[in-house]
Amino acid sequence: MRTGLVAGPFGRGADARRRSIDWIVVSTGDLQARTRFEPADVEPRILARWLESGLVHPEAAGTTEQNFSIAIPPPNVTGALHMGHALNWTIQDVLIRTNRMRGRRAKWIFGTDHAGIATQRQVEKLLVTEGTSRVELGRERFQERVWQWRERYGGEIIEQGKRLGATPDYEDERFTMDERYVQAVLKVFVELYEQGLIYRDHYMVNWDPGLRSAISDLEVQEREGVVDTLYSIAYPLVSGDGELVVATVRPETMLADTAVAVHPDDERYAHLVGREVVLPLVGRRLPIIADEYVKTDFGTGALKITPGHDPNDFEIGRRHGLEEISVIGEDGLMTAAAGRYAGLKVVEAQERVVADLEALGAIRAREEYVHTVPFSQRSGERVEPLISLQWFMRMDELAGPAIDAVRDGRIKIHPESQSRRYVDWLENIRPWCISRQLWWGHQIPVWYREDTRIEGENDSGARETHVGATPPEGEGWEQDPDVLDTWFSSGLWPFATLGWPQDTPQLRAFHPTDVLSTGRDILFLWVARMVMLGLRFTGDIPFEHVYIHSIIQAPDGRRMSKSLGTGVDPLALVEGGPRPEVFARKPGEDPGEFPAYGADAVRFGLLAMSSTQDVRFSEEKIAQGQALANKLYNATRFVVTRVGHGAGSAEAAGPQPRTVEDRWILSRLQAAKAETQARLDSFDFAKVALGLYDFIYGELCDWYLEIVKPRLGEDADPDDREALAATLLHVLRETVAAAHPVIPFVTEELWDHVPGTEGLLATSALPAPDRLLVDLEAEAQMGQAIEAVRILRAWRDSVGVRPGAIVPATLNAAGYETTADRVGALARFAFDGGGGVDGEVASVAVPGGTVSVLESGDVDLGAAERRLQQQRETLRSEIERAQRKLANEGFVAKAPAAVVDGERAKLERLRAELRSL
RNA sequence: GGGCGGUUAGCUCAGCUGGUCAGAGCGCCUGCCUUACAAGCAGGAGGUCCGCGGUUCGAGCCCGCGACCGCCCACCA
Repeated sequence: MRTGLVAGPFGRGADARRRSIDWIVVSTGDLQARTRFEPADVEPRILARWLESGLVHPEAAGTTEQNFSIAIPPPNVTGALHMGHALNWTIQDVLIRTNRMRGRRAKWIFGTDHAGIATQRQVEKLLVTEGTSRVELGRERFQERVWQWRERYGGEIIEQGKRLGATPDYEDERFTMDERYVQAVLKVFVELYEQGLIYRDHYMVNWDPGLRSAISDLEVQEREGVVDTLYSIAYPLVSGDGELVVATVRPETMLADTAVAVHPDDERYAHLVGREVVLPLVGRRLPIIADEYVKTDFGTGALKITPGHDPNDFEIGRRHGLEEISVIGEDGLMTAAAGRYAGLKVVEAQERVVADLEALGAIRAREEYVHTVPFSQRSGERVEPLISLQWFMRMDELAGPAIDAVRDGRIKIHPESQSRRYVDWLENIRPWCISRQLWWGHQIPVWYREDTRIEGENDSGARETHVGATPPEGEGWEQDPDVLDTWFSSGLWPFATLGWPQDTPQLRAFHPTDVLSTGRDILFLWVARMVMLGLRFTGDIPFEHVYIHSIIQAPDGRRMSKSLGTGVDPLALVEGGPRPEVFARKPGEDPGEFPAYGADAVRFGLLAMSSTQDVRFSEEKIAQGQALANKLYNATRFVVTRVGHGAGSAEAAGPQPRTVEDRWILSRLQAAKAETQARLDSFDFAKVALGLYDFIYGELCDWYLEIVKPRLGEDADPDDREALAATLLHVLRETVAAAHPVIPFVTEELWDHVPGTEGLLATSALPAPDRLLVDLEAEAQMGQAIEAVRILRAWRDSVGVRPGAIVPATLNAAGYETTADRVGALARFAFDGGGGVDGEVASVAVPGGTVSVLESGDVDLGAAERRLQQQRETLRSEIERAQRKLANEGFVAKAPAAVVDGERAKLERLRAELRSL
């Protein structure tokens, strides 16, 4: 056993310092002992080595062009790792590892978000269990508790991320409430205020009664199919000669009505415009106004106007200079303006109002009404639109440059289709309500001399106000109690994390970042805002590529969600754990447990699942990743145990191709490396993963290693063995290295066992494709040989040849000069003597000719004959099809010459094949 | 009410600018403990590419209509 490697899960890792023959012998012994890759034994040890090596923390030097950087979407401090993180962190880690191995300083900007609302709610819940509350503690002590809470529970997601092998810069962790970060946030606020983009106003906002805070438009979720009662209510004319019937699902808001509106072209009501109605229950006289907004074909065509509690009515009210009355308060209770309903909850008020109207005989109809209703994404409560004094940010001026950056290609969004969504949203952008009535967050850097929050007032400018990062001189200043929307600070993430507004080496080395990888759901909430603020304040784009990854749904197509029971903890896949019901392999069966697939498997699986659209979770893809890790492990075992001993010179030597299969695998290796790189650069992660699988599983293991086995036998030519060892080790090293970004743990582990490697794989160079090793000739020859082996194997199977039997035959086909003996060995045919068909009992078509099977007791001649007939049948029908195609004048005349020629050549080939049978 | 995406093998998904593109993994069936791996190896079955029209010499691929699923945006009480 190697010392230093067995010190327990997080023991000190060994590295390349000792590389003796002794060591190799011992280590191959290690490999021999285990026939399976055991991630649980390996991963913690490998992880510890990475973290100790400091590879996560690149030096802040060089230029952005030389370096590579990604800013992680900062997880909430309250967060636990879910599948979305697992996928996104894997994607980012693959990019970071790849570029690190390309020799670039790879900075993965890391940290967490203070997540105002989420965190505040979490801690408030905790306080409840302690029998206290936020209000009881008061602002300052509450904030202390949140900081404590963060210290204690905040880092969980980080540890979970490590289990996946993610290598963000753990040594340079940021938090959106770090002192320096806060300074950046305040600077941005103050400057935007001074530039007139941030202002304070009484305006209609989305009020979340659960949170008791305003929320932004983006935090509102329209819920469809809500069933309400639509009441038709009669408002009598003041003159007493008639009435207007209006419809509403919110009868309680009528208390705040200040007008009734009809469409200006509505002849039914033209004579009433300018007259007045009496508001039932209240007695207020309401003008009848005309406004284009009113639909003539909905209800009665008369609309009650409640500027205080309906966004549309608010707009209409402002157009017509109507009074704005608030009958619902921020506490969710009816206000004094609601008269005798004051103090009631909204639902209670509704019941009472309806009952009172009923008593008056004012209700003309009530019907069930299904419509969409806004709910708060944050608290899940129904949004209460009301007028409130809030801080807003004008976005139009910021949006233009952000649109341009995408339109002119400085920022590229992948998949491209998402850029339209981005542009559409920005083109229709509205002011952003940035103040939140919370205690946890960046407190708004505005000071007042006296309370400006007087209901109904809209003249805060008259009061003494100071806007600045620090409080003004003098007595009696009080800071605005509100905090900023979390996304305000997140919007500065790519540069505030690097020390902006100071001109730091970090900023110079890593900003703009290269890639931003995230989910579609925060394209507006976060990505667009980073672009706007980044352009405004750094004068540069914050990132060059935006990669929008798939959302992984539960196997049944629903959203993965804890509350639905459709979620799954990625670590349960890595380490084993209970398998939720919806993940059962077969519906209805006991779901049992996930095996411990290991981090590599989970990474591979998630990448293999990912796509340009949403995908369903597939445990099979994870299992495929596990199979790959195990395969690579065993392939390494094979190579190292066969050639590791006394490999001597081979260890250091480059590839020494001696045979066609050597040239073939080297050529295929170049293709595999090149394709992997190209796919990474085009964000095609599924193909990166599956392409590596195909190369390792198929070409390397199924074919190459099987073909070369005889050359490693006891009686093999020592010279050739030596050369083969060099080639094998070379291919193995490069394969392991190329696969590292995707499956880092197993490859790092194997790197240590492969002779000729040094140091950590994670910091080694990514092998680049070598044109000199591309050999199309060898690829053609081997391609034909592989095809022939497949055909011969299938033939054996269909004619009942014993699996072990060697079939005597002659090979009458062209193109096998270099591969005949390989074909024979793999297909278990003995191609004795030369060509000819003497003694043929059956014939099998292979590319370039036929194989004549000679007499032996192993072949079921009847079956062979049937097989032959079947083959002829197939050939005849294919020939017929080709003939038909070529007989079609249109095809010959209009199709490209190459296609027609191809068809002719195909016909010739098929005919020759048929003749030979 | 607008807009976008999807529908391909039993399951999850690939199929680039229309011409060996009907594929992969898993599952299923058959046969193999072949000295790296039985979490393995070899072979096999299995598809009206959602439907109907159209364009084209040729259509999963392009166009139109329809059906179903999903997502985004939206100020009709």
